[in-house]
Amino acid sequence: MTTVDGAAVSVATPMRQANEAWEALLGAHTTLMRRFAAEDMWCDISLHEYDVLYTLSKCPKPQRLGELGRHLMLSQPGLSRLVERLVERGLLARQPDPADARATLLSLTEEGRAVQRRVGRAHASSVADAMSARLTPIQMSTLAALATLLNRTEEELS
Amino acid sequence: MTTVDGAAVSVATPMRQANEAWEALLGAHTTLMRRFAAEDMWCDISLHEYDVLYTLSKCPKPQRLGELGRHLMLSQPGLSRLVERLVERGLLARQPDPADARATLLSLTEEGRAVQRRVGRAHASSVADAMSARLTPIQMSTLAALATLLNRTEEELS
DNA sequence: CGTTATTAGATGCATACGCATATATCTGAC
DNA sequence: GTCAGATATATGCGTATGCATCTAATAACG
Repeated sequence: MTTVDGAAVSVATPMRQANEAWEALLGAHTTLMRRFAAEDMWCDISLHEYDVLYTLSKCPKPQRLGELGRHLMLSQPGLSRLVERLVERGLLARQPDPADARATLLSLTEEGRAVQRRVGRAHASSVADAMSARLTPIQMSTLAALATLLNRTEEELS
Repeated sequence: MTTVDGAAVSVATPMRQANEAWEALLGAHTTLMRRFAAEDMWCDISLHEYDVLYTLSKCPKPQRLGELGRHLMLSQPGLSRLVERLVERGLLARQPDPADARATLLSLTEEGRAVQRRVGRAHASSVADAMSARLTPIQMSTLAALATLLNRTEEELS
């Protein structure tokens, strides 16, 4: 709200628009995430753990911990321990990075890949159900395009 | 990928589109959330705590714990203890619900409201910066509309 | 080279979280 | 009314997480 000639008027300022868009996005994220988390497809895997398996499944090469972390809402120590648990469970393998002795490269084991595929199939189908019930195909591709724009880092802003 | 006359072709199936849109949305959420979380405006309040203060600040009436929880990515016991901490810190007040002795109604104290306003102002400005750098006003309103559609619960699906 | 600054990842420790369950209250059927 | 089931919130307990810090290795600079 602001005033024009002393009368209060509602104006869609850029600031207001930006915050409404962000809040709507947050709401959609929460609603759908809660729905997905409530399903019974995560056989002994937490959402964070699945995120790691999924991210690795899309990487052609073994990845560093730090690289993985860029895609997750998790602190570096948190990820370090989560990876440790997954290694102990036989879903992830560590190998030393020949190019940098500080780093360790992470990759899926066969079992890890199998778990990711099994859970991933069920999850993808659930995602498709939820999205199709709410958006048309055109709306989905528009949303994907806008979210991809939002996903740019500072440097990528042309 | 599927095959037509024996040749592999890429087809944008509804399932594929839905998952790409969801993944893009997740990515945007993570990227921006990490950016916001890294800022120095959260004087001793966690993101979850701010979520509670913000949600209550928008409610004209005191709210139940369960109602609050619907907007947060937090389990019911988690929220129960988070609220307890905020009450101890003097940011939230509990009052018995006259209509149901099981429930307690939650509202912001003056200090809670002040903290929310102070943090909220800085955060809103940061959100506006991040969004404006990535989307035009038209794109923002399109995104807001699509995210609002996604935010519908099962029953609200016309 | 040697010294300092930086980076990748791990660990100590306090705390926050989720799951299962307990407690208190309400609702409905008989 | 009373008793079974549902609902709102709280608690016990084990685990996961974040912050600060540590270690090891690389990079930068003289």
